[in-house]
Amino acid sequence: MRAHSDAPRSRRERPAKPALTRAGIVAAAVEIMRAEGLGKVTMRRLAQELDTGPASLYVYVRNTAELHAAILDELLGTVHVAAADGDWRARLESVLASYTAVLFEHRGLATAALVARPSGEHYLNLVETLLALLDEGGVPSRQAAWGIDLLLQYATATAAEHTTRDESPRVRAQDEWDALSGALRRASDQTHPYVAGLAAEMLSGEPEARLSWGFRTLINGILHTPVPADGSPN
Amino acid sequence: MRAHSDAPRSRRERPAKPALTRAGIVAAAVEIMRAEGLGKVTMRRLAQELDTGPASLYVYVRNTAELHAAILDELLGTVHVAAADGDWRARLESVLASYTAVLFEHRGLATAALVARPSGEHYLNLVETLLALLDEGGVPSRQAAWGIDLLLQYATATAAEHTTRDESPRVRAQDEWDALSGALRRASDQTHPYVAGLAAEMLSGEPEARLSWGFRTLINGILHTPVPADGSPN
DNA sequence: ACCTGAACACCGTTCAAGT
DNA sequence: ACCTGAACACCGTTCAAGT
Repeated sequence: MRAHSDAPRSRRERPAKPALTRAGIVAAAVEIMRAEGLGKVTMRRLAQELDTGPASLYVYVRNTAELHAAILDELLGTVHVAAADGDWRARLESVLASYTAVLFEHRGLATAALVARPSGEHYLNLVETLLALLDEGGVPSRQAAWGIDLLLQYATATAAEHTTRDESPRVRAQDEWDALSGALRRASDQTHPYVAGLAAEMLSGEPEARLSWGFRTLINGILHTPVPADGSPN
Repeated sequence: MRAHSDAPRSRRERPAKPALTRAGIVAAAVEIMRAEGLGKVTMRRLAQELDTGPASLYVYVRNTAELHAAILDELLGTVHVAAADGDWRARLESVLASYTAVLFEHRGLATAALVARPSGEHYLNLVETLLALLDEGGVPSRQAAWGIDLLLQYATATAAEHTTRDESPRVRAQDEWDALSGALRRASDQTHPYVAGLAAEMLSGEPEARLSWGFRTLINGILHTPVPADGSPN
């Protein structure tokens, strides 16, 4: 409850329509996303929230893709970049897990992140942290430079995988998993001996265990795989 | 030009409207996708192509997501699963490259593939091949079972990354790359020393070289990272 | 059972016209 | 320069009614 304000009394008490700014637009977009999911963050809905028409937004935002990228940049600010303690591997895993958690929380944004990669300050901080940790672990710098992409892409794709299109809740995710698990289990050991033999293994493991194994696998791979000599910048 | 046909003359010469079937619907969807991109494969457009109303499609297809998954199953049939020669690593890479190429060719389908994972016969064949190759390389079976996901997800995500939303051509992809590369190059070596120092390395390498390095990195990681003991099936 | 017209409830984006 | 009403050209999905 606002006590009083210096705003001219000639205005009505309800908050005056604020001037449009890029920051204000992105902030409103984040708010809608938190409240109702990314699927509701449309130009029209956003314009309505800002008490204007959709056309007005195009002064500040090139298109919907750019809007989604801006939302993501904003969210990356909440990634826990200063991981607690433990050796470099543990801290690296922890930062990556935090990044993954942010994307999991806002399902749908991960899919956007794969296509429209962020490039803001928060993203830079994240990359800086990851490079520092890899250096601490003695990972050769060129492998670290290429490896960053692999690690972030894995986290992003994993979050995206668990995103059932926009909202449609548990149902479809379950459907698809059943379809896959059914197909694997039904595989004939005549035509698909490996699949038949390993179906249970392929479907085993808690998501957290698999995510963690994935990170460790990538880190080991990065550690053991030299980047080819060439590498001309492009 | 058809010479003559056994069709009753009472019908007009133009092909009689064929009965709707799931297979026919999927086939028409694939055709539209090949000709105009996945973005044009909409229920309404598809119905128009089949000379009916969109509501009719819902008798055979639950929703748009299921339609996209069906298209993908179809396409997976063109993956070169029987790789030429070379050691198991080379053949493994070649199968994965073929899978990636299919998704690259039909940009946008990769994004769909991350969310709606395929589970058809073609997918099973691909998984069988990959498991056989990993076994040939002496990869412990549990690591292979979990590793498959990593390899296919990497290929899928990489294709998805290069997919600029639907169609909007080179322009935006270039935009985003410039944004990222600009941000990396502009990074201050005071606040982001690692990023500043490694910007060139991070942006280096041809896409093919990076894809190949990614596959090798994953394979090495899978080879070196044991799956935790537990692994209860769920 | 299968099919469909019509409607409901939306979209992104552009552009000429206003201030 | 910034903002906007209105339009253009679409969407997915449902449902009552027909055959």
